Amino acid sequence: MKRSAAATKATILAAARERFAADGYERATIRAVAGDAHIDPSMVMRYFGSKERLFAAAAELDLHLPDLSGVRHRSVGRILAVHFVERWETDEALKVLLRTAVTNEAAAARMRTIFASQLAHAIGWIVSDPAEAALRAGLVATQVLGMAFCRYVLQLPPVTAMTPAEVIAWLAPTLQRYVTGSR
Amino acid sequence: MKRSAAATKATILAAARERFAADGYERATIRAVAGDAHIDPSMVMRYFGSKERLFAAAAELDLHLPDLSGVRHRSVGRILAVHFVERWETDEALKVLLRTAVTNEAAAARMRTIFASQLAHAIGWIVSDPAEAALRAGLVATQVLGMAFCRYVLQLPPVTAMTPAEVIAWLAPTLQRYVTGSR
DNA sequence: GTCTATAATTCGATAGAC
DNA sequence: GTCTATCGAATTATAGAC
Repeated sequence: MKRSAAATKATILAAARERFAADGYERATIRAVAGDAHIDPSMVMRYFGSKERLFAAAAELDLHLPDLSGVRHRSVGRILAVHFVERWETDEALKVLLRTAVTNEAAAARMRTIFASQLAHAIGWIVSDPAEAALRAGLVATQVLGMAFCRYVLQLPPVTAMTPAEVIAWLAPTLQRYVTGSR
Repeated sequence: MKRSAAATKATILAAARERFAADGYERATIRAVAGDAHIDPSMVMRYFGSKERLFAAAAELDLHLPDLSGVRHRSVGRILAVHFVERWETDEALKVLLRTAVTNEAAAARMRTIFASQLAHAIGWIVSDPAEAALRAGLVATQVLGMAFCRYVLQLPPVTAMTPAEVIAWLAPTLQRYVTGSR
């Protein structure tokens, strides 16, 4: 059966995202990805060239952070909490990066860039000093990534049992303090 | 050159801890561990039987949480922050588990047990209801593990630049609220 | 576009000499 | 206790027929 190149590529990419998110870089084999996509392993190589480039394509990511200019400073914590919980629940690429950043340097580098630039830039609307904004962004990252780690990777029972609304309620004050609290 | 069995075993174990902590379970090969320890790969097998059992030995862990009975409730956040920062800086096994829990189910299971039982038990002195204590322990885990992840694994520049004292100062209020704050 | 076959590595594990 | 040699399995990657 013949299919279009674009459709095949998209199918492979979707399967790769799930595999990388579920198993991490090392355990996610090209054979497994191909199996999930009901496609021959050699097709993966044909379209992406190497496992490394397949991963790069699967881990493409933009945080799509909301515009924080103009929002009330005291609302920032909740806005960020709502945004991140929503992102984590829907975006597979975020989980891919979280899993793979542990063993794959390219993934770690990308995650550093994302949180250092995108998040610090967004917070820059609230905190004017760049160095200070970078620090605040780093603190936000520790809580946001820690929640994601415990909820999606480690799957700690008390944490997975929480509803998205509960997660937001607990996280919002923490993020608020990290962005606007005194040091 | 001949050495004692105990010394050889200890040398291998030290090398294994570093390798597992640096590379995670899959990428840390027995050959690499042996190389670090300046020892033949077959010796690793001789002493530990398999890679899985070598890992189990390297990831042995006890949080050694302080006794929280009798402490002032409002001091709990700082006590926990001080304790964890100290642990992270010295205990290699913690980093081993953090790195490997992502791809190795045995490591993830052990980490779940540690945080669910040891941490929830310690918090039980502050929060009487067991289910409530488990939830609070889970929240503490999200922040503590998130900080460790950003500082030691991801190595986010603004986070690694913080001194231990600064980390404690930022974490203490968060942990305090997670343990004793209203929901 | 799809598949078969296979090359080239790498790794965990075993056997056995010394 | 230490090492050499090697097996067997799994994986990435390539060559090429159809």
